[in-house]
Amino acid sequence: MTTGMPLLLTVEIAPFTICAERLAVLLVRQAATWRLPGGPVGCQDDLDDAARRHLAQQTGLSGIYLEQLYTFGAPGRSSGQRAVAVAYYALVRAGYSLAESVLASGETRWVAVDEMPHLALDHADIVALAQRRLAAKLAYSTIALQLLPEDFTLSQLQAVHEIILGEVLDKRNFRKRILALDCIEVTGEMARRHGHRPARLFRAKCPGQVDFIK
Amino acid sequence: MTTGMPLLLTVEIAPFTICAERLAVLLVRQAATWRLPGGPVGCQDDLDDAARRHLAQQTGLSGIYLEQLYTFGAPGRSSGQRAVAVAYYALVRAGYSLAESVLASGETRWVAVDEMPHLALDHADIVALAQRRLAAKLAYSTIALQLLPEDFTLSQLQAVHEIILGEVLDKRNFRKRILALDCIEVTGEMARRHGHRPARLFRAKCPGQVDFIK
DNA sequence: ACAAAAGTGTTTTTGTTACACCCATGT
DNA sequence: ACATGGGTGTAACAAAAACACTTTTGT
Repeated sequence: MTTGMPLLLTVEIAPFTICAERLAVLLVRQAATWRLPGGPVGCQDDLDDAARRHLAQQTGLSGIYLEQLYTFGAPGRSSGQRAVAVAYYALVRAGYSLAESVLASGETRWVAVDEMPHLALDHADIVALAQRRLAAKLAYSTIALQLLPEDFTLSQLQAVHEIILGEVLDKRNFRKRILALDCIEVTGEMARRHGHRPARLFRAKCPGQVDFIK
Repeated sequence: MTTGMPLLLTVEIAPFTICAERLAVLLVRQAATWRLPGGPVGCQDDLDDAARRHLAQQTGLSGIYLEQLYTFGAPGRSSGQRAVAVAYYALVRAGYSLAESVLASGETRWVAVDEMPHLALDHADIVALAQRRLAAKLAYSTIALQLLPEDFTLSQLQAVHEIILGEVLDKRNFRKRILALDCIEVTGEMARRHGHRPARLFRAKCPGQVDFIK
């Protein structure tokens, strides 16, 4: 085994949320270009910890779902020093408020995935890959619950699926399928939004946990 | 962005094959312990290229299916210098003959996954994760074809599935399902093994390519 | 009263599972 | 002739898809 080499290892995180009925990713501006939050992996950092640390420092996000995605290491991906990036994606519950201090600067903002500006390096590839992974996971896990607040309605959950999949789903079939999974339960509370019948609120039986199904 | 840091990046590859009706992984011996082939990522290497290079150098394997699996970076995973490993798995077609020079040394051998010795570092985790990924991929891709020679019988393909899944499958249902995928075709040739009716040989319509199905 | 979203079952279609016998060859 | 694996179809069942109307609230 040889000794160290001049190679930079970074983590880059694509944080997703549902915002204004669309899937959005959180970008930070650096100099003139937009990029994903992230940065170098410290010498004593676990990779996941490094990702959480940079995410918290650059965006204030913490305590959210985070999953390793893929490691990008093409020699040409960064100009200058050779950099290898361990890419992650993260899920932020709808309605999560970023700290004023973070948003006010204008250096950090949610951008709908179909309206993204040009991103630094290969960050657009990371977002595209994460989006595909997320869509695939809807079919065999309870991951969508990570994009909703603790209490939510079935219509909200259906909307999350529809937005990510980009197609409309049948309400009755959707509800039947979700309830059969036995991963959510009624709270007894009602969501009273205006102008129509109130909806029952549900919550995850195992919040914070993403289960595989079937 | 900071400059380089004393952090070692390696690739580690779990090469699988079907050997004597079992799933086996290729191990190399280093000092007193067995480990997966792999080694440091050079400064100009693409990650995939680094994996292929180490694999070729240490085992003689080349031109085989290779897929990135996961990146392992817990600070305690290596003693001494901090090392981050980009893990891969590779698939070697049954019957592939390793070069005499490689095998003769006794430093390199196929080991059934359920009879593995203690492995260096977290290499046992890599093998376990790769094995799960491989089993999962059988359900939604044509990946099993990468473990068979160019021409093969349906019984051989079924055996690959059964060995990886660890369960027996119904012959008629299996054949129906596989043929419905329309990813293999008859060659017209027959496999004449001894003592029974010859089997039709098939080959992949897109050899070397792993398609997603359904 | 009306607009707007919530809630609710049945039928049809599709895919999956279970299952047993004859065939072609080598010995 | 027998042993060995190769090859084949159908019926039962389960899962997924299609489909429309009533309910409850706010205005």
